[in-house]
Amino acid sequence: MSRERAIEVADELRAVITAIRRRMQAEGPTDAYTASQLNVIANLAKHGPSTVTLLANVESMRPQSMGAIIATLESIGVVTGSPHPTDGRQTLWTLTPKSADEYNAGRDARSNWLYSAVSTGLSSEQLEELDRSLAALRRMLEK
Amino acid sequence: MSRERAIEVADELRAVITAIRRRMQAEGPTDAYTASQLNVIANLAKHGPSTVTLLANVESMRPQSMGAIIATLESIGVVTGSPHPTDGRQTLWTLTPKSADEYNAGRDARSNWLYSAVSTGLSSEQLEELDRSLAALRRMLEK
DNA sequence: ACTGCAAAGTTAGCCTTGCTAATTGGCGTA
DNA sequence: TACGCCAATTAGCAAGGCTAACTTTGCAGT
Repeated sequence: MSRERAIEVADELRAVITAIRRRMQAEGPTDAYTASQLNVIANLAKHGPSTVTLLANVESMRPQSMGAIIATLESIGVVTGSPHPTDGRQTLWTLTPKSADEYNAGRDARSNWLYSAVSTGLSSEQLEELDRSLAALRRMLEK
Repeated sequence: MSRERAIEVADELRAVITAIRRRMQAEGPTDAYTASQLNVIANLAKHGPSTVTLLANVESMRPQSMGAIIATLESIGVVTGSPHPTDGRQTLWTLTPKSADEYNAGRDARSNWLYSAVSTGLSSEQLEELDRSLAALRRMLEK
């Protein structure tokens, strides 16, 4: 395969990523949650109760940074923490019932820019193709 | 098409984007240029001399922010500015010959994390599929 | 020619996000 | 029981991009 081609696509990937990121940031204030908050919510919904440190590892982020995100989510009633049954150092965080319901119902979808852009801007075929590319990128990240 | 499916893919898109972004940031110091700087360099290489305001528009960014990026690139000798021949308000920025050569030779590819990840982590088919998805995302951004 | 407004760019100050360093308190093993 | 490890928190910092306000230049209407 052509190295030139890889450079071209990487250029475009970088440009699109930065553009989407800035757009998410710009639309942020009107959205219910920030990107990082949504990542945490999705993680808790998919994998159940987690500690701050575990969430930080999943997101390739420092525990201190994740701690700040969790603190914000707690203050607005999205997550609650309970002490680990046997290990007093740990706190296990879960979505509140209300937030879990909202997530499962996809209720925040309408208030989040990326969700509505994806659902109204991409065809069914484009959606599946994007999903395959994302899977490839994820594997790329793991190396 | 399923709205649920769109939500799933958007979730994954957001997660992958934030992961790549953090990774680029983390690898940044060892890279030659930041993501924003590379975006500007690619733009100048593809579309020729531009003003700060034009570059800012292309990148969906404020002129003040782009001004700072250009100032940095000028200080390290990557771009040079010259007055617009007829409009005294504008300054036209171009890549220095050395930088243009480097860009065309893809010489910075080896020193940039994203380039090397893409070229070694994706197959030729995955590369083309990704390129199609990026085109779809770009159209999505323009709405 | 003169007045007045638009457009390019700059300076100053702020906010957000994630980082490192250092501390506290619980855990577990020699 | 003492010592080192691990979860979490607090404090301070840097990068990136934002708004607000100002200067200079160009242009259009009278």
